[in-house]
Amino acid sequence: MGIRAEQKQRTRAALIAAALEMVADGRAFSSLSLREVTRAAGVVPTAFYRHFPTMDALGMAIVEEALPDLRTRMRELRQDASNMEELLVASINVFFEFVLQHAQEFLFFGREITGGSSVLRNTLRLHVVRFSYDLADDLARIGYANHLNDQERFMVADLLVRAVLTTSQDLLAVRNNKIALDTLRHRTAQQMRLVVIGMLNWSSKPLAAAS
Amino acid sequence: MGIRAEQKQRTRAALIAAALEMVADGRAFSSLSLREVTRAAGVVPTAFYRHFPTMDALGMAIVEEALPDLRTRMRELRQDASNMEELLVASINVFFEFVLQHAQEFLFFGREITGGSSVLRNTLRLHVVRFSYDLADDLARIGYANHLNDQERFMVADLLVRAVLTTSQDLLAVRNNKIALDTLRHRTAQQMRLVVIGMLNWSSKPLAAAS
DNA sequence: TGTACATCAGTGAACGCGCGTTCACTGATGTAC
DNA sequence: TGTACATCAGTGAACGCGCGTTCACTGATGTAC
Repeated sequence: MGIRAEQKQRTRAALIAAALEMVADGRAFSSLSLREVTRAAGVVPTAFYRHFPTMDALGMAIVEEALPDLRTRMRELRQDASNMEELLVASINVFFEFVLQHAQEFLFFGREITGGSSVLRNTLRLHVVRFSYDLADDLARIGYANHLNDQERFMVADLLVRAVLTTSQDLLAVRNNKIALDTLRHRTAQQMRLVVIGMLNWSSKPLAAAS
Repeated sequence: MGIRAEQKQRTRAALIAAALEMVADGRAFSSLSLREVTRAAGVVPTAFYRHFPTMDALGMAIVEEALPDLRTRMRELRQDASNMEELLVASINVFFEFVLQHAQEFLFFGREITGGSSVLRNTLRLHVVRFSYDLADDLARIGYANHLNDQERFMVADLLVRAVLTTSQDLLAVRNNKIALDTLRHRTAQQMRLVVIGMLNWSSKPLAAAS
């Protein structure tokens, strides 16, 4: 890459970093102004247009740079897992580690999945559904969910993914408090285990029969 | 209430309705301007200050007018339930009905629980924790969770509350599509049932032993 | 290697606009007698 | 019931400010020969 292209990449990264910092600081992404972002990145407002046509496009860039990476990692770790306990513990560890290493990005995702821009919102929702489909596939592959049909496996995966994703926001809220962080990690592990126990004992009959 | 007080209430309600409508329309609450809201409510910008000191105060008013009501309803319906299946089905029905009847408010809550205003965010989170504590209490009272300790019952309640609350956002996204709505209702019921099966079969031992 | 021209990331002035907030005000409603 | 004064929800002008976007520009980097 030439000198000019390298410098352009640096400015682009500075714009993204500036926006992420403000969002991590508690600001809504949709309330950030193009001028604020360029000011924090150290360039004039008009330089923004050399990189992104709109603020939404900048937001999309953040999504596309982090989530496909997480998806790959989760899939890979599950390739190696051969039993449920192992899969569960490894998943939580890898996910929590990734979230803590990409704290700003996840604060951004957590906000924007319900946020003001419909483009961002829909893209993020699509990524979440992908995680659920991946997990449903792996549940089928590992073979502890053979008594469930496809719809039921997706239902389980959807519950696990949503529970863990919403936890990521609490995780970030307490990330500087070791004790609170361990409490949360423990509770999340219990919840995953609870869902898996539910899955292993799953029957589509009403509960009255089961209890 | 005198004529003047009645008129004041009407204007206040118009301000709240205007803000809710914009948020339901996809806008981030923190990007709404005071002038927009007053314009939509049919009063001059300065009239706003007769009702709320800031936009955040208006947001808090929305929270305090809807959530305590839902909390009461959920507690009451659980007073009558005597078994798990009944409790579970009634809870989902009452909750879904409440969400559909307060669609704008729930779109607002879903956004702002991760939104830009820390006051609103923290208030909403506190309300959610209250729901979880209520449910943990009722799980203990109904008596199907006697083999769990207090922490474990809260863990179960927290999972149920979060799963249902995140579902409310999908519910609102598909609320005009009868088929999608029924699919979602069915899946949510399955997920609640799965968690309850997990609870009935709960053991704090690692999964390897159980499977 | 050196020269002459092309590219293009970032600049800086300028624009019209909507913003939150202040202030003194109006006139219908409320209240004291 | 009637009158005289007090209250206060809503008005409208005014302010200084930051916004997104346009435009013509500069000058370092890239490229063709």
